[in-house]
Amino acid sequence: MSPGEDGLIGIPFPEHSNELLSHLNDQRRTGLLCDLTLTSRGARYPTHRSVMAAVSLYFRRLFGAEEGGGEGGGGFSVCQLDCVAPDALDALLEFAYTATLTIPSSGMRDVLRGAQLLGIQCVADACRDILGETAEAEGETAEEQTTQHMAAKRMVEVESGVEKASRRKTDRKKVKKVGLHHNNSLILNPPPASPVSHPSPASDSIRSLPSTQPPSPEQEELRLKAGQNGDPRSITQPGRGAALNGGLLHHWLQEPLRIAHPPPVAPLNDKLSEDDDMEGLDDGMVMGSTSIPVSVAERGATTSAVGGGRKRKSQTPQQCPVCQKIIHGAGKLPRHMRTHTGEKPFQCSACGVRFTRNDKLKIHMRKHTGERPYPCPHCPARFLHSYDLKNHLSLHSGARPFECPLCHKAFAREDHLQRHRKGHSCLELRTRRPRRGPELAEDGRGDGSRREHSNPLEALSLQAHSSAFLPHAVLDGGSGSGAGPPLLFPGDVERGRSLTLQALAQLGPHRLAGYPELFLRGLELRGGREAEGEDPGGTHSPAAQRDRWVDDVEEEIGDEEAEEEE
DNA sequence: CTGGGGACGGGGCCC
DNA sequence: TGGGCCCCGTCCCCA
Repeated sequence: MSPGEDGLIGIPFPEHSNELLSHLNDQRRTGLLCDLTLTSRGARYPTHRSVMAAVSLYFRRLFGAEEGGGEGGGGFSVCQLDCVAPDALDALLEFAYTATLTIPSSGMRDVLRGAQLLGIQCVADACRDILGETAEAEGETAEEQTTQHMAAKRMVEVESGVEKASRRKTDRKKVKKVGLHHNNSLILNPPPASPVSHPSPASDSIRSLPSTQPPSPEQEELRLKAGQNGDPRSITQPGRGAALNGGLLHHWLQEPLRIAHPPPVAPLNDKLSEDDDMEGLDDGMVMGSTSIPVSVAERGATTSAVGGGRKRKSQTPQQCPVCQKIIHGAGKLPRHMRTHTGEKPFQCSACGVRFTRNDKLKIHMRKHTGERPYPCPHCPARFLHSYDLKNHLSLHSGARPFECPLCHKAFAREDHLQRHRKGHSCLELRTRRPRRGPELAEDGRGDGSRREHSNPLEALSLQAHSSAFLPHAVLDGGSGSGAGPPLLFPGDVERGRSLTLQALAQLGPHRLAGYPELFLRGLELRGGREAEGEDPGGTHSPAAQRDRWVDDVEEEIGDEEAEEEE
């Protein structure tokens, strides 16, 4: 390390990427951890969504919009790619996992088409270069070649910048040299600076981030122009069998919002249709999952681009090329990237502790300077952070706005409530009633007067917990009416609820332990960050959430108890 | 298990 | 667009 770099050590592991790829390829061959199956005309290719998203612009877009894509609940999906020939798809997959493209020269055209359709730019470039020498022999017109080449070249220049484009030029020359026919097959090593290359965790990669991001609105405009100036179908191969299916994929290249996905996914499709009316969906590409193929950032970007002449929006939201997360705020992406690279450029001169952010270092320095800028007005306590003071003030006020919906224990801090809920203590017995509504708390029936259960107390507990975990749609049949539900839940609406309650009761409390988060999310009782914007300090406040929940549960229990007394 | 302090990462606002 | 500053939510650790 150089003395001027503050002791920052960077230890390269040049073999890491190769080993990583090798292991992934092993996993693919054995089907291990494969969460995506590509099919082409009957052939099936198990693969990994993350790899495909990393290598293919198409899949990047297809999966990019999934909120928290990683937690997609093991969203196993099948992607039918009949528009890509099986051999070509196999070759492209091999390339994705080995960085080497091995194809018979006779299949070059199919691979080129596949690479174009799936947005694997470097492979398309390489194939085009090879075919460029034999294009006329293949029957492709010079005009088509020019159109493709120019469009691709512009995309390359926009995506990777002039520097990368020039690097690719030199690499293309290498490809031409390497691209010798061996036993009627070709082995291509694509240029390392291609958009497919994974970002290295070096700071340089941060500066070159745009190259790994989905196309910007300008790029979309270029694509649109490329389609408008010439025949949009010019990229396709007229007369070829795959042209029909490929047509919509090219459509995707030009108008990303129209990526085919299953029509029944109503809410998000509706959202899409607001932006861009959905046209006929492609039969050649069917996703088995409910993936929405346009990321948030892209949606904003594309709408501005597709709008045609509309001034493009600020590009403040940026997508992290590593975790695909959308980072809001100008200049925040480099800060976020340090969470991936582990880079901690800000070092405390007093104790040597390093931080990823300057503002954190400044706060840390207060420990050394003794500065505690947040004094408590009620006691001599002083704090390093404003939020520490805020927490502390709740002690003085005695406010415990965060109440457990199950055992009604109240906490001063939300994280303590969450910690409490993650434990199982509140799932044992419901011994407390809500703090609100003393008449209910003292109703004397909480001691287990359920006659129809062998273990009445447990049954009551389960009822309460089950009610707490049930979404509104099940609880009130979607009607939201306060009509007192009869004990045995007669009627169609109540039948589903009864069955659900029975099922939950059979699960037992311990089996329910993992569900509160899920169902409470369904109840929208948890005021997440996403709710803040819509409802600042309003009905999503902890107190409001608690009250709403209490209303729900009390209504449930009250109704049932009233029926019981009859 | 709970209370409290501290660290960390993200977003908003401003320059 | 980048960076500073601040606030917030969340997580971890310790008593």
